[in-house]
Amino acid sequence: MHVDYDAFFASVEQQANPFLRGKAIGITGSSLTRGVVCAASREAKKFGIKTGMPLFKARELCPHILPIKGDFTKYLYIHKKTLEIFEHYTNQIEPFSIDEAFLDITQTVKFFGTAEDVANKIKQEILQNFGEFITCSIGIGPNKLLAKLVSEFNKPNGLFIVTPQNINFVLAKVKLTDFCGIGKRINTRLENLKITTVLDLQKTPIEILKKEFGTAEATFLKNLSFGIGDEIVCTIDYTRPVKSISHQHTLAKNTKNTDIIKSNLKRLTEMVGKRLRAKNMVAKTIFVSLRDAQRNHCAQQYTLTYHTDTTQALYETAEKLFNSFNWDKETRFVGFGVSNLLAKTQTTLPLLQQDRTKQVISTIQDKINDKWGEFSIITAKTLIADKTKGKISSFLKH
DNA sequence: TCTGGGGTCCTAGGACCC
DNA sequence: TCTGGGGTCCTAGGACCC
Repeated sequence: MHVDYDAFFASVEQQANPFLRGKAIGITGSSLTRGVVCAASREAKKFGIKTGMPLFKARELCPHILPIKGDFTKYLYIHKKTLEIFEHYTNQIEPFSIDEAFLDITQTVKFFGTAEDVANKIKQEILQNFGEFITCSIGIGPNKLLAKLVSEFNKPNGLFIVTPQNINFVLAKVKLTDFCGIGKRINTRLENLKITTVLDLQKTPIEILKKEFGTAEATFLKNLSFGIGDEIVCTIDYTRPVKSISHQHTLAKNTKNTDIIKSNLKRLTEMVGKRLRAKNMVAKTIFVSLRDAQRNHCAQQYTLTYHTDTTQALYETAEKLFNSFNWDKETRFVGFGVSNLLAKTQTTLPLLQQDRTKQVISTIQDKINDKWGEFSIITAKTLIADKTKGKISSFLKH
């Protein structure tokens, strides 16, 4: 079973605030000028507004759209509560994102009637817990691939069940890009091979697919065309290990000023470092990415000889990477992240006193920020000297 | 006034090791 | 006489997802 909330962020905001109900709203990130729509309400969708659409375009289509800044604490709260509801029906629950999850009900469905009964009970509990503005769509099938495929069928508040009787009808009806795993690029490559439908894909000899995509992807595509997919659903106890932590920011205005770029970089390292320490993890690989005014992307990574979790060490490496770019373009976007992560218990304490001091400083900084709010205390590097006015302005302005 | 922010996985090629 | 075969780790880039 695949459960997928309808227009999740927008629905939550409308449920929480009666003023927004019946109105065309678009949930955005931090920027109200350069952002994109993360979720559009039903009323906004009527104007053709889609997820991922730049805000300026959404305004062209729907001039009265209300941009609302997303509030992730609300969404996370609903997410966690939803997982508790799912646990009434199975312990094999795999969250796929903040508003989606797979449930394996193979063993437990008999306690509740049919699969359809389980779906309706879940919808009922969601209604009772969160209210009528938050609805979900559910797809049911023999594997995750098909369940996810058909949860889209009758949105909003939909339900569709794949059976041996209707599977061929389903496969004949859908587009290749409807499948999770076939994006724009792969679709174009398939089109070049004259494969435009699922039936085309079924008929294509695997050798031709292997030549274009390699063995692994060819097998995935071939299986997919017959509705064969991955059946494993993780149990709720098993949380997938985190592989990387990153933050990125699109500047309010493009800039060539390296002080501004570096202070943003510094802020991102503080955010990543804080999450790293909260998870009790240490990182070995550090990466920095930049985007210029034309949105050309440029990224580099560096692997240390040791693991670390201090903001200082992260920033020192980030700055070295940045300097090695020899970057002098108009900058639109700055990103920073870490990978190659390890639980702290698996590493030894730093040998050098100066490194232990850095750890202590980072820990104290976290405690102060937890108590008094994010960025209550920051290092001076995060500040930008505003030379024209003789004042200090923080990165927050940028 | 002109496209966000958070992730995952895969691959090719190079460096290095025994 | 003159350089194989198996492996790991790293980087950059590409593709996908929500």
